[in-house]
Amino acid sequence: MKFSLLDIYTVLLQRNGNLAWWPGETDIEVCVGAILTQNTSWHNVERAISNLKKEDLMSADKILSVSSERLSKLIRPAGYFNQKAGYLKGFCKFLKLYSLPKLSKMEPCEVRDLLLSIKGIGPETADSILLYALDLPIFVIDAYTKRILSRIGIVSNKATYQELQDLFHNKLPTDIELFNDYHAQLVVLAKDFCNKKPKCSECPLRIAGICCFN
DNA sequence: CGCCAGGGCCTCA
DNA sequence: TGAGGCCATGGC
Repeated sequence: MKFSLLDIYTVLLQRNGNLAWWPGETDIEVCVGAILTQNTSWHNVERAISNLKKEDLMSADKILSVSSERLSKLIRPAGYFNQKAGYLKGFCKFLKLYSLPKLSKMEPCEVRDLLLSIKGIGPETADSILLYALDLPIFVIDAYTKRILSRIGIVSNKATYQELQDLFHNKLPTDIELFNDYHAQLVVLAKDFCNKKPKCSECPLRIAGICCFN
């Protein structure tokens, strides 16, 4: 590999500055957002979160106290609302056993396995919760990460979630702030340049000589 | 109108 | 274990 993951990060950081990411006022709001944003644009998630907060429902107990029908209706803008209502209920039920403060003091791998055992919490959602709500040093992989790294040529387009995550964990220092901002930088790059139809000619990674896709 | 967006589950081989 | 169908809204 000609360029390291830190080289890439340096270019992105210089462009955007530190992004101090994940819009969410509270830890539970981060978790709810992580579930609602599955395959969904953040703009639609914001409407759903806004509906929940308007009804003063942004807590595990309150989400459990309303009917699934009402919850579905409130999160409707986020899409897949019937599925996601069930996912939210399941996650909140889990929080009755393990509170967020308690989880943040446990071993990251242990918490990850617990989260993955919840229906509707897959690798990306679990890792988003681990990093952005629990402040545990786990790197979040998403479709953007995979697209960017495969276009650069660092991984194949068939790379698995684990392969990508191992790469970041092995090549980067274990640093929560770095993991947090790096993922944010990749999301911004993907939205601004590395979309389905990439704008390679203006891409900062191409200008820096790191990416030669297209 | 079609495509896409910060996935994950179920089924079936 | 991996490929394919399914879930659904809103922006462009």
